[in-house]
Amino acid sequence: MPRRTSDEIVADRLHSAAIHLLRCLRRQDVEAMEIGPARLSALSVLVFGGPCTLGQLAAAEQVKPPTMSRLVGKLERDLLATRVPDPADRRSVRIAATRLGRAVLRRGRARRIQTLAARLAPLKRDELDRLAEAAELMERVARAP
Amino acid sequence: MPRRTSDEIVADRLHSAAIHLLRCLRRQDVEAMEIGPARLSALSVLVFGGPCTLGQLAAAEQVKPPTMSRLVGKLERDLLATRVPDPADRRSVRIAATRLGRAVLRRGRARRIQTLAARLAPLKRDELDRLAEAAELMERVARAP
DNA sequence: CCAAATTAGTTAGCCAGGCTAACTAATTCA
DNA sequence: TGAATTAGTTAGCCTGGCTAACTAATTTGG
Repeated sequence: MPRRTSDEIVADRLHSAAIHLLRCLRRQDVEAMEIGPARLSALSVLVFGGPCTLGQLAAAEQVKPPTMSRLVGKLERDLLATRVPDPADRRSVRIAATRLGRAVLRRGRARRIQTLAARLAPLKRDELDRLAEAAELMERVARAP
Repeated sequence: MPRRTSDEIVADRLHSAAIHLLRCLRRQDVEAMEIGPARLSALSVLVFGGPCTLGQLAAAEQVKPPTMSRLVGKLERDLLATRVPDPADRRSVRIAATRLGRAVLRRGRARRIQTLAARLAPLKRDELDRLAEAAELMERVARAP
């Protein structure tokens, strides 16, 4: 049982860093207030992964169905996504991004780049690479069984 | 201006990874529901940094004073921290962790380790190191001007 | 073949944790 | 000393998590 202390330290720092990074990003990102982070993330799943059912979307975003139902409700209200009952299994709902949704996602990404560019720019090339690798690791850790 | 595309890709992945990691951690961490993440984080500033004013605490946690005021209110209600008006400048309030607060923080950390250990354990040593470095970078990026 | 069990989504209601605007009280400064 | 500033609080709003309980559709088994 080596590494117990390292695991603890890394866990703590990573947790803290993630909190602070997201707080900082959200402040600036949502400042331009077109769409909140949860909706932005769900929308990007729809845009890059294509249409899917509500359940699949909830699973992809790792939230419970009621939460996703409400998020999709707001996307729909803002004309960023559509709900279409699945003709094959009429319990299901197919959810798809609208043209506007794709446009808003593009704008959101563009804006996020602007605000993040200034922050990532001072990093050295290899630091940036490390962050990219770390992102992949974090995703893996988050999605582990 | 090279690297524009890299910055964008890294920003996006990092954002997404941070969201998913925190969601996963919070689910398991708050499951044992002793204290929420924002309060845990503020409490740890008090424990490791010592007592400070509300304003300083808000700045350290990168939130606005009203937000911190409410968080401290809950910490106080749960007997995890105390508010003591500063005798020197009676507009200010000194906030300190209680003995119970320190104990709860220890328990919270211990629990987080348990749940995270299983997730970090499969990582190779150098992957863990990379995460540690990345955490530091993220903190720097989050706190940049 | 129909009744029971299962599955997909929704609704209602709770909570945490962000924010701004507007206020009080204390201090500083002209 | 009176005005401006500063620290914190209060009120009210929003997003985004959850569970419990419901409806409607489908599957399953007697």
